[in-house]
Parts: sequence; structure tokens; C-alpha cells
Amino acid sequence: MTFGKGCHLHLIDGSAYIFRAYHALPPLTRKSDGLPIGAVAGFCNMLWSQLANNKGDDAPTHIACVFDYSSKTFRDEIYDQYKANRPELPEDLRPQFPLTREATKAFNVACLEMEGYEADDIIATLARQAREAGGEVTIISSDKDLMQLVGNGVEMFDAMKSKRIGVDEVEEKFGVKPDRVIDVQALAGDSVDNVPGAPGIGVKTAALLINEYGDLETLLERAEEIKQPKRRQALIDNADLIRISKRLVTLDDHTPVEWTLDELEVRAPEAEPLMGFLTQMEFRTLTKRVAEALKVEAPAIPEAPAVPVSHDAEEEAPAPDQPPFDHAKYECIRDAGALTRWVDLIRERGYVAVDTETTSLDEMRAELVGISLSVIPGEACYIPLGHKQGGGDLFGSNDLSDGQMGLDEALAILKPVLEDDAILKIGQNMKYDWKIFARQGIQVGPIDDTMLMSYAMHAGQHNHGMDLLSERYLSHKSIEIKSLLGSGKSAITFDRVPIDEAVKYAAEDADITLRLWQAFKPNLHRVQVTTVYETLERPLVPVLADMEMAGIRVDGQVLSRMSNTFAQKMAGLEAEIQEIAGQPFNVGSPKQLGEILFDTMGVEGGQKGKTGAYATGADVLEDITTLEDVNPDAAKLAATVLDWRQLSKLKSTYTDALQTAINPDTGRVHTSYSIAGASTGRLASTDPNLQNIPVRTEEGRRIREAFIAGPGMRLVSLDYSQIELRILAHVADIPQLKQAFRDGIDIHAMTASEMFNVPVEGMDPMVRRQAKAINFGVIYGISGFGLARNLRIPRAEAQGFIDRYFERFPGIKDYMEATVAFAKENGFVQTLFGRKIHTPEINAKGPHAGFARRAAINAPIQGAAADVIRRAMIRMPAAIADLPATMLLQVHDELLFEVEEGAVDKLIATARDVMEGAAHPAVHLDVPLVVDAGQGANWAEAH
DNA sequence: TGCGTCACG
DNA sequence: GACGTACGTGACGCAC
Repeated sequence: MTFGKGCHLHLIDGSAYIFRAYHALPPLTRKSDGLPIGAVAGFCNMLWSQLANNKGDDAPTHIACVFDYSSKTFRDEIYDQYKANRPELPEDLRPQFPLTREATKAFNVACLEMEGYEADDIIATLARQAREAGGEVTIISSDKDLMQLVGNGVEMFDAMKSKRIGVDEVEEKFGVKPDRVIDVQALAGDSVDNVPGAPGIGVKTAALLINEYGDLETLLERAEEIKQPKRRQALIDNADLIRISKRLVTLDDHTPVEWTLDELEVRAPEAEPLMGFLTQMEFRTLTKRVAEALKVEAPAIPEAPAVPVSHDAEEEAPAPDQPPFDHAKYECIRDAGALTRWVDLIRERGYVAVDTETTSLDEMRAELVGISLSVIPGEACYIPLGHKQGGGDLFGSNDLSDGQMGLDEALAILKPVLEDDAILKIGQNMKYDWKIFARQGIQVGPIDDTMLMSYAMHAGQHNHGMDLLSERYLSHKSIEIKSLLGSGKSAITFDRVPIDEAVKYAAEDADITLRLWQAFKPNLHRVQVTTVYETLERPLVPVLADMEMAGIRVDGQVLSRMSNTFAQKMAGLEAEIQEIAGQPFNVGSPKQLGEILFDTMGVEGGQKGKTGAYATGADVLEDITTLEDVNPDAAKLAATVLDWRQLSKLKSTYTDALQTAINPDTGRVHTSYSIAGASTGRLASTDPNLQNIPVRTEEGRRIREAFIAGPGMRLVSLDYSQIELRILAHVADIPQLKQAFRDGIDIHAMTASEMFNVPVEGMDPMVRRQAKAINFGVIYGISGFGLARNLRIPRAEAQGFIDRYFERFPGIKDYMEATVAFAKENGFVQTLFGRKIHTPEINAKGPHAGFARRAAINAPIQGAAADVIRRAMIRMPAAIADLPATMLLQVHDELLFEVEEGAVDKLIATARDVMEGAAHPAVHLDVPLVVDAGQGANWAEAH
């Protein structure tokens, strides 16, 4: 049949459907061998229902499925940043591409792809040819980039939503008729495809402008006439970029296609190859449906899972229906027989939610009190092991309560399960339980962690504690631990909780954890954070647990001596301060200090905060010290208070507190890292915080001398040099910065040289300092005010620097604007490694907006640096397994090791390789990562 | 418990 | 045109 009038061509945007199917469906795998086939399944369902629906008047006479051939197209020649923001292809999607081609052929549909062209261009070309031949065209896609083709006998159809997209729908989306869509797209840009567009102009403004001026060229020619100064300038400054953008979004409808329309004539599916393919994929439901339609016998497929219905991409599915929480259904396990029955149930299921109850939040001192388990929502058990008699009063005895299994007996039964490779152990904050079990000689694995799942999906939206997650995702308010233990001074430990109460609380925790896991698991794929969870979060659990258990040796006597010295010096300063003030007062009280300085001594310009007290922060006091001529007493007082404050801080937060943090059993300090604390992906160290040990002042740095290596050992410190700036240079693609890092030259001096046209050789240190401040400012989402305050220069001058900087490095400004635009559109930003950080405040009005904006700019940079060191840490244990060395601490861009003296050089070489190569192979950075190393008997020497 | 302050990257 | 601002943390002491 020759294509012509009366013919109807269907063009299926195959690549788009693969992605949509992948993200919409849970991670299906072929049962027989685990091959990922979720996207193929979704694609086949779509294709089949498309073919099955093609009956009646509207039925196509010709049909083709069009695919992208490769990522490189002619658009990369026009603009090297095109689609540069695209996240890496998920590992489990790539192998599905060839299968979708096979599927298309199995359904007897023409399968089209062409090197160097996107599917969209082929679609545009065929659509044009079909129209010229007098036929009708339906494009099966919902991609907005295809909407420019709609009209004059061409329409689109969203197969997932079963929705027709015609001229009206396009106009609704873009605010203009289809023939002007490319103008709007050129102006508005596209953060997903990285089409630049005009900064500050979105679809709405673009449509407004196009409708007013008619078309893009007229608009650009008459840009001077635009009233709003920002828009006017954006258009004038970016005219070239806008024209490039237009070329990027304009589809090429004259691609040299190798097929004639006649070749695309609809062909009935042939039963044999189609059934063969579907059975091979083990799609049971679809095989049956297709077999019925083709009136053939469906071949038997052993035990294949049904193909689930699809959901909208990117959206989390609600928690599945669940039984109510019923505390009466929880079982208390008191003997080996009952526990063995649970173990059988666990083995049958292949997974179990586990929770431990202990006497302390400090895992290194905590005693195991009981264990709870759950494998079916609503059903859970608690195994009391260390409950003591006599309740919470002081006279409770230390004898164990009756009716408990022996600890060793219970653990002997559980150990094989907890260590079984075939049984998944699910926990909420598994690092805690992992350590408790590790101290009992049990290496728990493999694991899943609901807290980390939530973190991967919801960072920036809320915290990830169990109580919050339960309420938010299960609509269930969990029993508060306070109701069992009390609070404050009279609080008891869990071993004093009566067993029947403990059962309800503890079993509920396991029940909740299991339900959260079932709710979260399929959503990881929908939100596209499976890789983040599996490569950056979950594997960190055992690594951090080992580091925390190792601890770092701290010399309490050194700290004690320092505390005494500080106390003496402080007493002297305090006397001096009271003398100047002419009255005794509490130097540690900012309120009293403020009143003395600003009311009694008459210093002017005191600023009151929201509590009505004067601000007396270091910056305020430093300003007062410059008033020597006006108010010498106040200047002296402020200076002395600053000294006192420094000592007070060092003593209370470090030399005193660290002594009490030394574990008497190990003689070492064991911090705890929260994996899901910081929204950007950074770790946070608590109890004690070992990530803020002083280093910037000489006096403070001496505290690091108390952090020592064991006998015959050394401490080795490796830290990334300028990692955030390097990442900025890469993501914002700044040629000068990238080259400077490749050449290994001083980055701040280079910046100064570019900005002020001075040679790097013999540079004024002040000029370099200013450039350094700007480089850091950029990472933080720079503002004139902030830079001015940091450099103590007038605001106008600071703004001048920033303008100059943006002029020299326009890519930085583009990056910042693109990031903010992305956040506004999506509600999150992303790191190079796919980590999502939500920015719920980004569309807020008022002062909030500034914070959110800067946080959004900073998050992908800080977050990518955090991802890099996480990757290094995860690989480190295997890399140094043969060395007599232990990884002890992480301080954001630094790793601290303890190693036998003879192996220092080997460790440095090995660990440096791991750290410098940590981005590979997920991301290829355009700049090298460089790691500096040091070693010594203590942390001060090593750093 | 909230705030101010200050230690780190 | 004014608003207020560098990003991300945790721990301490004071004052309520």
C-alpha cells in the first residue's frame, strides 16, 4: 500500500517510554537469572496495548517505533554542554536497551534508529513526509520537545495517561501555538537537557514576550524596548545563547532517513517469534494476554512474577494496605523452641526486621537487653535477655527477671540467621544494632536500613528518625520511649522496664521497621535513588561501625594538664576583666557582658537580639577592640574577654569534655557518625564531635597533641586539596579553573590574576586573600553583603569584585542560575553522583528565599565532595586489608589512619590512590583530585 | 528548652 | 525598594 491520503502513521517515541517504564516500575528481574527487565516489561505492555487499541477508524495503517541511537548528536557540536547535566545511566537500565529493540521486532513493528540523530529528529522527519504525502500522524509520546510538531494533521498521544495532546493542550502548556513553541523553549531553556536559554526567564515570561512581539527574532531585535530592566538585560546579554538554544530545541525534519513510509505499513504480529520473546522474558501475564489475542497456546513459564501496573514516574507510591497495629499480637519469646519457630519463619521468608534494646545509646558501653524481630506486618516478637528485677527504683536488684532465655543460648540460635548471606536483615539505623551484635561476636549481613532509605529519598524534607517516619509514612504514632524510661534525672535504663511493657514497645519497633521497608523499597526506584542508596549509604554502615569501634587513643593526662593551665589563665583574665569593669560579673554570660559594655561603659552601636540581650559575638568584640582612642577601657575589656572566651571554649568543650569521653575499657574515644544527619550527604560526628577539634589557632591546635597513636604506631592523615573548588570547576565547567587545577598552580592566585590583571608571580598577599574569599563565597552562594563582611570592606566594593568575577568566569553565574532554576522546577538539587537534596523553601517569598537559594547552590558542591569521600571510605577497608592499618576518623575532606610504623609509606600510597580515584568510574572529573598526606606520633603532627 | 557563641570543613 | 544574608555541622553555658 502506497502511503498517501487516508493513511495514518503512528510514531512511537521508544526511548522515552523505556525511561518512563524504568522509573515507573519497581525493579523487576527475570526470575530465572536475575536479569533486570522492568523497563522491558513496561515497554512491552505499552506497545501491546497500543497495538491492541488500534482498531476502528482511527487505526494506523503504518507504524514505527523510534529510538535514540547514541548520546552524541549534532547538537553536541552546537553546544558542548547539551544534556551535560544528565545523570549517569542507571546500571540496571543499560542492558535493557537491546532487549527493547528485540521486543519491537518481536511485535513485528518497524524499529528505527540512526546514528547522530535523536529519536525526535527522525520522528519530525517522518511526520513531515507523511503530511506531505497527505496522511495523518499520531506521535505516541508525551515529550514536550515533540510538541512543536503538533498541528496540521499531527497530534500526540500520551499512552501512559491515555491522553490526546493537540494544539489546545500544547498551548496550555507553553502559552503559545505549537509553531512558536521552539521560541519559548529557546528563551526559557531547559535545565534537564541543559539548554541555557535566557537567565531568569521561564516558560511563562517567555510566552508573554513571544505573544507580545510575535516571534523570537523580532523580540531579540527589539529587545531594547522591553520595559522590565532585568528582562531587557537578560535578552540583550544572552542573544547569542538564546539563538544557540533555539537551534538546540529545533527538531531537524530533514534527517536522511533510510526508510520509506511504505516500509512502515502495519504488519500483524507473528505468533512464533512474539511468543518466543515473551516467554524468554518470562512475562507471564502478558504472554497469556497475547496468546489469547493471537488464539494460540500460551507456553508455560515456570514461576514468573506478574507484570505490575504502572505508576507515574518520580512519584512515591503510598504505603500498601497494612493490618492495624495490635500490641496484643506481639509475642514474647522465652524459650529455644519458640525462637526456633521464628527462625524457621525467617528462613522461609528470606528477610527479617531486627531491633535491639540496650541500656545505653553509646554502643560501646551498652548492654544487650533484648531483641525484637518481625517478618510479617502486624506480627512481631520480643526476646527479653537482660531484664532485671525490681523496676526502676534505687533498690532494684541486679538479679535477672524470670522467664528469659540465656543470652548465649539465644544468640547461638540467631547467629546463623544474622550472618546468613541469603537472609536480609532490615533495621532502622542499623549501624547501632550492627555494633551491638559485633560486640557479641556476630557480623550482621546483608542489611537494609530504613533510615538510610528515607535519607536517600527525602534528604532536606525532614529527619529520618523512626517516630517521624512511622507517623509520616504509616500514619502510626509509635510508643514513646519516654513513657517507659521517664526523662531527666529519674530516667531508668531499658533493663529495668518490666518485660510485658518492653514487649509492646520493642516488638512494635520491629513491626514499624518492616512496614517502613515494605513502603520504601519500591519507591527507591521511583525516586531514582537506588544507586545512591546502594553505593553511598548502605555500604557505609559496616565501614563506619568499624571505625567507631576502633576509636582513637587519647591521652587523658595531657588533656588534664591543659585543663589546669587553661583554668589558671582564665582566673587571671577574669580578675583583669572584673577590674576593668569595676564590678564582679559572670564573664560567661553574654547578657551581663553586653550590659556592662553598652550600658555601663557607654560603647555605642549595641545591637539587641530577639531575646533583648546585646549581641557580643567575636565580630562585635573585635570591633570594640579598635576603639582604643575613644573608649580604651572597653577596648581592653573586649580584648581580654576574647582571650577568656577562647580558653573557656577550649577547656569546656575539649580538654574537660574529652577526658570524660575516654572509654575506660579501651582507653580510646569512640565517636558516633550520623550518616543521615546532614542534608548534603556529609557525615556528622557526635558524642563527642571529633570533626571540630581545634586547628586554626596555635593554642587550640595543641589539643590535637592529645590524640595519639598506640605503641609502635603512627597516625597518618590524608586530605583532599580544594575538593569543593575542584568540583565547582568541573560542574560549572570553568576552563581557566580546570586548567589551573590540571597544571597544579595556586588556584586563588590564578583567580586574583584573572580578576585584577596582575601576574601570579610576586602577587600581593592581600589581593590573593580577597580572591580566596571570593572563591569560597562562590561555593556558599555569594552575596555582596556576605563578602563585604568577610573581607571587612565596603559593600559596594565587594559587589564590584563579584561582578568582575562573574565577568571573568561567566560559567559560574550560569551554573548558579541553572541550579536555582532546577531547584525551583523540581524541588530538589542533585550531586554528580545522583544524590538528591530537597529544597522545599526554594519557592518561598521573603528573607527565607535568600537562604534557600544559597543552600541550593551550595548543596550539589558540598554534597558531591561528601559523595567522593564516602566512595573512598567504602573502598578503603578492602584496599588496606593487607596492611597493619586502621581507618579511624573522617573530617569531611580528611581521613585519619593508625598504622604500624613500618607501613606508613605503603599506607599513604594505597590510601591516596583510593581517595584520588574515588570518583571513578561513576563520574569522570575534568579536574584531578589531589590528596595531601602527613604522619606523626599525634594528630597535630600528622595533619 | 532556646539562644548565643564558637569549634571544624 | 526593602528585606536580611555567606554553606554545612555539634556542644557548651546561660537564662528562662
